Amino acid sequence: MRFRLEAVDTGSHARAGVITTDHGEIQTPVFMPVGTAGSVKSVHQRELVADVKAKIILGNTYHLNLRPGMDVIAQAGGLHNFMGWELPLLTDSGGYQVFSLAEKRKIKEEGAWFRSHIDGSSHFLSPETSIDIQRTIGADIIMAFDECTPWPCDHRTAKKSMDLTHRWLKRSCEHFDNTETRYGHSQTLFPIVQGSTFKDLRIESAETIAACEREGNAIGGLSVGEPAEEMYETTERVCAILPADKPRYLMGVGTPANLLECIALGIDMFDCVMPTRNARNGMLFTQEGIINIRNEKWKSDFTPIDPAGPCFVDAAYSKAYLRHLVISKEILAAQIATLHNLSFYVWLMGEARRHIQSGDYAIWKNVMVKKLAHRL
RNA sequence: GGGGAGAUAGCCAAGUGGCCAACGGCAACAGACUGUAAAUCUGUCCUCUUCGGAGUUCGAAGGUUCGAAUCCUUCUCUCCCCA
Repeated sequence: MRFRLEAVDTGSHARAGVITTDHGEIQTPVFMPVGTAGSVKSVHQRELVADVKAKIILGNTYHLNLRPGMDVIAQAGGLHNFMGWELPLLTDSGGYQVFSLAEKRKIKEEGAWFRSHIDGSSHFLSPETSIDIQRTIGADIIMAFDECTPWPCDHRTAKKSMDLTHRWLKRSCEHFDNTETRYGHSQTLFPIVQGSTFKDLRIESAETIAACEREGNAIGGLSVGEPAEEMYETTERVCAILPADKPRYLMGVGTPANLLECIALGIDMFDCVMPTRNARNGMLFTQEGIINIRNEKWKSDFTPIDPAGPCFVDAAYSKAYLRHLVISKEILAAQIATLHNLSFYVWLMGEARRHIQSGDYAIWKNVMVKKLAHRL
């Protein structure tokens, strides 16, 4: 993987760059749709390329390991082949499931034991097994196995968790360096900064992660319930330490406004389930604000879903029609709403990039953020 | 014409003397969702409310009872079976 920094905004830390992988180039800032189980829910791979214009998507170690299992993925020749996706892939390590499936797992020094949410069977995820699985999945960018700390959390707990993540990181790096890619294309390992919202811990963690000297770095443990201001403060603090010549990936963030704010702080990569999950629940993100398409007020609104939207669905269908589909629980509702949201997110990143290159990102961002959070 | 069953909130439907403003479900309305256990979850859902309560309900009218959606009488309507 290579990263080339192309431009830095004049009024903020926003950057425009290009990540090059064996599966293609990714212009940054980039939003990466989440495809947990080998599928960006309700969207065809062909639509992701042609309509959403996604350049990279995510898969998940925990979920793919449970189903279909690594024997199937290996037989298929990796996830790219299995799902028919030829562009770059990134896999999360299962670290987020340490957080989201907290009741179903037990953390030990060597790793985490999970009770499968599907059938209750036991599964062990460690720095080493997570790397092995991600080698088998074959993602271009793979993540270190970490403990995503819940919020709020006291300093003592956050430090203990961070220290464990750091010890796991050392093992991840060693195991990654001692193993090989399975399908001929190169893979790269990103370490993850933790430390909750504590200044000293985040600084220590960012320094630890930077010292690993990997090709890119990630910030985890945010957007887990903390106020947006704390998320921004933490991100700003960590970005100041993470090397500027490598991509910075803020994991799990966020709303369109979150993205623009964090780009201004120096973030290059994002992923979030929000555009996909919220689409399935009737929430649409647009340039003018947020629409809850289930609301009665759209019942007879025959104007386009998003007159200024970048995707064909935005002009092809009316709000009233989409509302009808959502209310009727038609599968097409999820397809249209998800296509809309993902296209909007990707488009927004493109606009951000354009404004970074022209040097007026900070000004544009301040105007956009106000509009984006508005409820229509 | 004869016999039988039934009428409960927008719909379906429990409840057969007090714990009933009335279980459930659906619909409706609103909210939540941030490295996906989520096409999910939560709340409201007779009227008014200072959210403590207050007032009117269970086809209609009368009655029994301290007390009735629940028991009795009559009426209205619906469905089924036999002619």
